[in-house]
Formats: sequence, structure tokens, C-alpha cells
Amino acid sequence: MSARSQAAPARRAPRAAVPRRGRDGTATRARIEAEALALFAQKGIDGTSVRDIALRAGLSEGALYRHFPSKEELARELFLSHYAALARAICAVDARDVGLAEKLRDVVALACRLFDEEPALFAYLLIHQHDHLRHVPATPDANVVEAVALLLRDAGLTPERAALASAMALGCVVQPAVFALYGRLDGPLAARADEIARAVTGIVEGARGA
Amino acid sequence: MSARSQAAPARRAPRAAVPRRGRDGTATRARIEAEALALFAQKGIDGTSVRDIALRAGLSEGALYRHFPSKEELARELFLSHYAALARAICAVDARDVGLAEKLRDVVALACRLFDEEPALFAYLLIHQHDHLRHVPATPDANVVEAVALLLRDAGLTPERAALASAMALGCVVQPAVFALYGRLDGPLAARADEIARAVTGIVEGARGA
DNA sequence: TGTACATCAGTGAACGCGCGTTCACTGATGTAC
DNA sequence: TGTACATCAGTGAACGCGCGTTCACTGATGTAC
Repeated sequence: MSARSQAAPARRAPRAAVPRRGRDGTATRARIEAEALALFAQKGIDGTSVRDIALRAGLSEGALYRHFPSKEELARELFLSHYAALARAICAVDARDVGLAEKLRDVVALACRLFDEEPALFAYLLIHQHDHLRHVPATPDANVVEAVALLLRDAGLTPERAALASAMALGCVVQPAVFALYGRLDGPLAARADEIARAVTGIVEGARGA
Repeated sequence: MSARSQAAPARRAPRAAVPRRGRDGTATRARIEAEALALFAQKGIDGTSVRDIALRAGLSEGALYRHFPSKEELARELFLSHYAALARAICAVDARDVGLAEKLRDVVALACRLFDEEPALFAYLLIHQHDHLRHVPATPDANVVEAVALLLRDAGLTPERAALASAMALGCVVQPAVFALYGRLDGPLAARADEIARAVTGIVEGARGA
């Protein structure tokens, strides 16, 4: 009690990180996240109530608070974790030892695939970016924008040029995704990946050459 | 009273459309719109209460309902009217008898100027597009996306090619605006207009040539 | 192994706050005669 | 011009609904001895 720096006596032996059964709440937590994501993407965060989420996840409202401290935290955690995952995927492409054009093509393909495979997730990231962007760390492994900018700087662009070029490159992927979301573009976005990649490459080469 | 199709007897003579003073509510209405726009852009629609708007506009909550039927209608009307104004400005550029490159340059410059001069308005259009886009008519004089697509079709692109190209072109303007909003790009956006226009022209020429 | 206890996901009713909206009323302005 | 009436922007208190969150309690599961 008195000397907190001393080794704790008779501390419980650490258990192996084996998945617990029975009282394990990870499955419930995953269900909450999946249903919340779908609802947030479809009806907005403010348009979705905790009652909605709990109902769809098959538990009571009170139980939801065993897994997340608040609705706002749930929404933020959903955004930050998936946004970071995408950022890390972009960094992984950048880390490979290939040319700029191939990197750009891979990043565009990556984004298109994510859109096609998880439209609700992509829609959530897109539509609610402005609710969360202020809480995103400015590091390439947590922030898509930083990851893209880093890729362009690694390719030799000055920070100043990389800023605008990364904005336009991002726009060339994001805006077609918005169009697809609203039915202005048919079929999988991946079918457009080549043409998008060509535009992105043109922008980046232009910024590098100018 | 009985025959409504007959000419109404002793109908009041139509007054000249001279601006009324005294009981004229247009100034109040304009104040409500301006304050609502600023608040919606800054704190979101759901984050802004009718109390907030009324307070900043200097009137009671009840009075606000003399000018707008509901908060939702106010938000929608704000969006639709300004979105249509921008669309019409783009159509006006398209109507001029100049080459494609010059049209694209002018549209980009137009958008950059709007951003620089009315950042709150631009932010509102950007951030809350997904709340309202479903209520926007699919006509070029009310819908920015249709206006841009029409411009590209007028320049000879097939509808299919125009769809993707207009998405990417729009993205090349919208995303730098988002970056500027978040402080990732300094100075007026108009200073970047030339470089943005070059990227947009590249995309459109690429889609036309391919 | 049996027993007592600790843990924790879950329930469902309740709470109270803030919200959008309503409403009876006021008073200044405009209009008819 | 004077008088009676109509119009309408505005007030401010009130309403009730839906929301996020809390809380006392339950029961199944895991742990100590």
C-alpha cells in the first residue's frame, strides 16, 4: 500500500492471452461496431440513436455501455481505427521498392477495392470525416492524408508541392467514390482504377516536373 | 364566392414590387440566413440549435418561424439556393464561345474565388452535401455536378467518360478546398487556381483523347 | 472436488436535459372608406 | 384627414418528445482455498 514502486507481492500470475469464452465480450463488441457502422453510414451519427444500435446488435442499451463509454466514443473509435488501417496500408505500399507510378497504381487500386468490398465503411469514412478529422493524429500511420503526402515527398516532391498534389490526387479517388455512392457511376470502382491511376500519375508527374 | 373560375370582383389592385419598409421582413430573413450558415458550417446542423440561430440573429425563437417553416427547411433552402447559384455560374461559363481549356480555367477560378470570399458558405456546401444531395434536382441549373458533366459533354466527351472525368475534375477542386479548410494549404486558394486548372485540363483532355 | 466469493456482460426501467415547435398575445404599420 | 380594421413581425413562456446515460439488480462463469 505504502511503497507503490516496490514489486507488488503475490501479484496474480499473468494469464496467457488466450481467447476467453463465456464472459468474453469481444464478439458482442464486434457486433456493436458492425451495426453502428452500417447505421452511421446510412442515417448519420446524429440520426442514429443508441436504441437503434442496441436493437440491431441484439442487446439492451445499458449493455452497450459495458463496451463503449459513450456514443461519441464509439463513433470516434470506429473512425480512427479504420482510418488508421487505411493509412497503414498506404504506408506499406510506399515502403515497397518500386517506382512511383506503380505505387500510385497500387494505392488507387487499394482504395477502390476497399470501396467495393466495404461500401458502408468507406461511406462512413467519407461522409463523417469532418466530424473526426480534428482528432486524427498527424502521423502517416494514423492519417491517410499524411500517408499520401509522405509517399509524394518520398518520390521527390517538395513539401509545398506535395501538399497540393496530394489533395488533388486524393480528390481523384474520393470524388469518384462519392459519385458511385450516389449512383452516378455504375459497377465496381475497381473497374475504373486504371483510369483513375492514370489521372493521379499525371497530376503527380506534373507537380514533380514543374 | 360560388364560381371560383369567374374573375374575382373588386380584386385588390396589384401593388408595384417596391421594397416595403416597416413590416418588411427581408432584412431579418437575410440575417437569419447569414447566421444560420455560419453556425451550420462551424458546428454542424445537428450541433446548432434554433435557440443559437435566433440568439445570434437577434430575435426570439418564435419569430424565426415567421420566416422559415422549420429548421430542416432552413438548412435545405440554404443549401439548395447556393448550390444552384454555383451551378448556374458554371453554366454561364459553359455558354460562352471559348475553348475547353479556357472554360475549365474559368470554372476553377470561379470555385477558388467563391472559397476565398465566402469560406463559411463553401464549407457548408462541402461538409453538408450528403445531407441534401438527395433533394437536389438533376438539372444543370440547380446541380453543380450536372453542370460540370454538361460542360464536358458539350466539349465532346461521351456521357460515360464525362461521368468519371467530372468526378475527378470536381475532386481536384474540392479536395484542395478541404485541405485549405483544415490549414494544410496556406493562403488564398485562388493562388493555386492555375495549377489546379492544369490538372483538371489534363484529366479532361486525357478522357477525350483516350 | 466442493464451496464461497469475485467478476462482469447483460437487463430494463427510469431520469432529466435539451431540443424543435407551438401558441396566445402585442404593437407597429398599412389600407379602406 | 380621421377612424376602424387588417396584417404581420415579433415576444416569451410553455409543451412534450426523444435522446444519451445511469443504476440497481441478475445470473452465468471463473477463481481461491
